[in-house]
Amino acid sequence: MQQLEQSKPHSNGSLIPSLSPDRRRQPVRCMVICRLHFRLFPNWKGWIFPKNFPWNQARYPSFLAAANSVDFESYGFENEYKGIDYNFLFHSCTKLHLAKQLHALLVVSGKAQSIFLSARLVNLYAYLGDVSFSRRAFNQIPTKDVYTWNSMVSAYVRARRFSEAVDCYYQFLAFSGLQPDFYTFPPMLKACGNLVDGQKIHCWVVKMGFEWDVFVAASLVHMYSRFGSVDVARKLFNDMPFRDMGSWNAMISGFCQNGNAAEALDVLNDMKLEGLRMDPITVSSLLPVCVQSDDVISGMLIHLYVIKHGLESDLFVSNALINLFSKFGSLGNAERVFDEMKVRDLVSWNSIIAAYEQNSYPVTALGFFKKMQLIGVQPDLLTAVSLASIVGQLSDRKISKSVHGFIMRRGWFQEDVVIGNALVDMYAKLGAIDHAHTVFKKLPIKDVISWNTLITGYAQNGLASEAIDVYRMMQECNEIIPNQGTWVSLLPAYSHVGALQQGMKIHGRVIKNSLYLDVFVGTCLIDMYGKCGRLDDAMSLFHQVPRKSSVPWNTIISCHGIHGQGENSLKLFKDMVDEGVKPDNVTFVSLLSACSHSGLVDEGQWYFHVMQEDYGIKPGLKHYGCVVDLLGRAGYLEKASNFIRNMPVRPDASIWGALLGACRIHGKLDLGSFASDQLLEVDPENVGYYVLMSNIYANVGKWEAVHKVRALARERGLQKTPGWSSIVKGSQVEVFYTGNQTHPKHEEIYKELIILTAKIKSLGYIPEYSFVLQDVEEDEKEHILTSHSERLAIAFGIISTPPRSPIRIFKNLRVCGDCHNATKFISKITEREIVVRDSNRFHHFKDGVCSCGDYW
DNA sequence: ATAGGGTTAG
Repeated sequence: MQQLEQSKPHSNGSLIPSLSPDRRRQPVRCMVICRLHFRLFPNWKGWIFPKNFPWNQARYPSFLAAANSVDFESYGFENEYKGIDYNFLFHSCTKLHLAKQLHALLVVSGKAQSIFLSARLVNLYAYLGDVSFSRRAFNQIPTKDVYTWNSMVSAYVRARRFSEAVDCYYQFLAFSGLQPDFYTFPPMLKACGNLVDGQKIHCWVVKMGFEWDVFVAASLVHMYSRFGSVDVARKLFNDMPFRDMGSWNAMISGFCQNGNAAEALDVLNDMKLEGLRMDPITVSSLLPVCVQSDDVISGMLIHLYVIKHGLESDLFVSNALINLFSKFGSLGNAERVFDEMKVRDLVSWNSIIAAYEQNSYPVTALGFFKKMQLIGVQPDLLTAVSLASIVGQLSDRKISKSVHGFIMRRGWFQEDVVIGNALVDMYAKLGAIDHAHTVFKKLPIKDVISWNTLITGYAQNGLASEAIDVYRMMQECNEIIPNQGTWVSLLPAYSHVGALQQGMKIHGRVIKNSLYLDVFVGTCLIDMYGKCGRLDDAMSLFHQVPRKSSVPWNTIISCHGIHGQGENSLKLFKDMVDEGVKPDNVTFVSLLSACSHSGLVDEGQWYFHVMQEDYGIKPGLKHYGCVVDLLGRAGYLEKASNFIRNMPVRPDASIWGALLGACRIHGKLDLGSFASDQLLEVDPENVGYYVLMSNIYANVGKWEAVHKVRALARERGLQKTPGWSSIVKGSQVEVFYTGNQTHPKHEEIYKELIILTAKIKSLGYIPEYSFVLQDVEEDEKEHILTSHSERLAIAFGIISTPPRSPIRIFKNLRVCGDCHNATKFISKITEREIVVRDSNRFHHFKDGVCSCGDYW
């Protein structure tokens, strides 16, 4: 402006050459407003707005009215106008509402149409983070020059709204009749989303001869390295006539964003050879790569470098460090960096909140959120994502509603899928799976992750078949390509219902895209094969997947456990230690439960000590539960109850449940009723415990007590889970409910059962009536036993599959003792292998014996 | 007055 004023003094002495004479009178209004301000704020000296000018106290409507009523002519406005320092005005606007007031000022004074000032408004709004206002200001400009267009394009780029930036660029080319200059291209190169578009822009750049401008060249190099064109990037970089830190950083950060750590380090090395040192920008590009590639050592080295060169004061570096420490789980360091920051922005707050949230400290995370609000930092979408996850972890339904409302009010739900997915996840974690489904249905766009989240939600709430239904719906809508996450959420559901065929289909599918070598998918497949009775397949798959982490080991140990092969579990654990894989707390849950399934009492107790002494793992409730189960099942009930008494943590329902289960097996009435008393306090809603207790009473014929327990359950509105068994025939799953006679083949099944019972009785089978939990006559008792769902399913298997072929049964509850005994005999006379998977473990019946050795 | 290279996500 200075130049313009000097070069083109207007004929009438005015310094605003581009405005019409009529417009020239407008500055007066501005002055009048300044005067009015002066009246309100007498300490204010002069026309220049001071830095701490109380803009927010200025009420524009009233000022406008006042300004319009003033006789402009009475002011010597031409002279006064000279005194206004617009630069200072623009620089003083550090908050959005100030910018809006300046905008109003400019409109009032007719300056909003000035080609200089209006474009500055576009930039100001962009700088303050409100592109929509930039656009509005932009639209109000009647004649636009290159600078105007450049400002608008870069405003979009700054806001990361790349597609709108590109659109704006093409509007510029099509309608403005102007040529882009070398300010236009760097933002465009940042905005382009793929290599082809980038190359197109490169062509333009060459055509216009801007190729070797430092900024343009750096942008080109960055674009190529970002899209992985290593050679082109390197060639351009080598041909550059002049290189500064920006050029090096462009190259390095491009490779970093591409995830190409090796190339990035290579360039970094070259840079060091030229005697250049990393600056804050280099550091903050490199740190995320350390996080991605799990490279703790490089991360720490960079941290040392940062300390040594005093780069910690840089906002971006500090933020990146918080994320680094958070991902490596060292929250103390993360918080230290956060504390020492002199300036914190939204990213800092989001990072520290996410750090605590992702390391499962929801309470601390929430504390930081509250502190942030107290200071007055406005949360954004990413804050809300963390917040939703925090609420999910806290399982606090009350807060969940307010978080949901908070997100809806700000319109973020419509704006981004991520936030919607976070809400679905939140409700699923709270166990409110219906809410999760409702939110899912309302999502404006559904991506893979939306579907994955819902599938996981159903699966983790124990609704496996619903999870599978969701997957089916996902396939039907055809637009979504399943990914690794889909398999990881779906396969556990298949494991749960024992859907081996479908699971194998997925296995085939993941082999095609090599995902079966992925640790997580591989582990889910191992688990699926193990839980579907294919222990050998699970084992051979285990030998193929990478075994550096504990995850696949934990799974294969647990698989052997549920198959009653505790010795193999112990052996696998030794292998794991020999291969240098560090066991974690999950490993010991698998190992201890394997010991308990196989009656390895001494070994189990030994490893419970090893876990604490050698590996320094503090036992959790799950470990204590395993030990109680281990001792109780083996009949050491006194020892088990002493163990509970000496526990340093308060026993929860699972602990007492394990004790009660053991009492059921060994018929311990007194201890059982003690355990159930505890349970009715801790978890009165769980039917299972009422059933167990009534079973104990029924077993010893205390029918009165049985009725009492049942009445209590009824009073509390609880219903016994109906027992069912299923068998897979072809692709069809046949389900049988205990005592249900509605199956189309019921007549045949029942006939077969009568014959079978007669045959096995001749082999020495004696019905064990203590498993009949009703007070009825003897012959009725036999009928009840033979109509147990597992027996219906076995009989169905015998009549509908070829002789001597194996039969696989799935039962939702634990298999009954009499059925277990009968199945042994059935396997002998039919010469079939019968595999029963119940809610607890596998039973392999062959030749009249069971793999569990009657211990379960 | 406008331009390059940097941090946070389900």
